[in-house]
Amino acid sequence: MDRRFGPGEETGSRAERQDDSLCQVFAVNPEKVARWEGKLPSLAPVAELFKALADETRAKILYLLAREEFCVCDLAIILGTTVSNVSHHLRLLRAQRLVKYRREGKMAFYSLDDDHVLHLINEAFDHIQHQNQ
Amino acid sequence: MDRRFGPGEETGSRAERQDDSLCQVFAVNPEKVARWEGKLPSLAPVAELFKALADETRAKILYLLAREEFCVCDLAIILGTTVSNVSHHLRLLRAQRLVKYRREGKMAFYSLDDDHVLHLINEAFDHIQHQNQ
DNA sequence: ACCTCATTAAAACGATTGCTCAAACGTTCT
DNA sequence: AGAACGTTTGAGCAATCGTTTTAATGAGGT
Repeated sequence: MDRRFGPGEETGSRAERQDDSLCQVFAVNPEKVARWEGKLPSLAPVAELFKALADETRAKILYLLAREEFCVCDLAIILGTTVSNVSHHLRLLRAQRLVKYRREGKMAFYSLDDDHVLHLINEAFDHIQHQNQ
Repeated sequence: MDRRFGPGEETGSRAERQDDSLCQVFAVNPEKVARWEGKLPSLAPVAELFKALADETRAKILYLLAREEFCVCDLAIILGTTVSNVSHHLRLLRAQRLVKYRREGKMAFYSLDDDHVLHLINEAFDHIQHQNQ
């Protein structure tokens, strides 16, 4: 149903309409569209990385881990939630290589994996400050 | 400084247990916990900003708008989705002050609001490249 | 006044997310 | 061996999100 571009490469913009397509299928600025269509890189990994940062609990975890290392239990207390919940979030952050952990006996001490995250959070802060003035 | 609390030195930690609460209520490293408890800044705005970036469609929109301005219709074609969908996402991005728009007759041309976003996306790219090596 | 079309808003649906509960796992004791 | 403890995992549920559908707004053109 929703056929993207017309069959014949839409020389003029919406001049040649056919069958039952909607008007919005035709470009307003065809050459600009043609320049980009199909040339977009996959931004899925970027989106997934941001998804890992897009939660206040996880943001707080990263904020804390940026300063010292913590075990799961202490994170749960500071954040006022359950150990299970923290562990779930840590798993997600681990999957995105944002945090790493070190085992010592039965305990697991988490810390930031690298400093990229810090930059990201700081830039986010900058943006928010900039938008509140 | 970084004293690794050995197993024997839980002076104040779970000593003060009352009734029959769960073990997870008591800190493993109480002084570290006390140092942070209640002192965490609200990271909700940060999380919300990242939420706006945490979607591939929106990431692509920002990627495109970082290079030239587009009207809603053309964005929809390039992204292979509907105008309504794009408009929906643009509204969200607008709420986070990530994009701005300019009306010209009946059309609306969108562009990035500032360069913070660009930095954020670029840093995200860096992190992903760094993690794939 | 009409009509057309780009854009926005509203409602409704399926998919995903965050949290809690309960159980399982691995380690360190007795 | 057993128990105790920190951590991890999976199921279930409510809430949120992304998308589509449909209707509404608003700005030209005739």
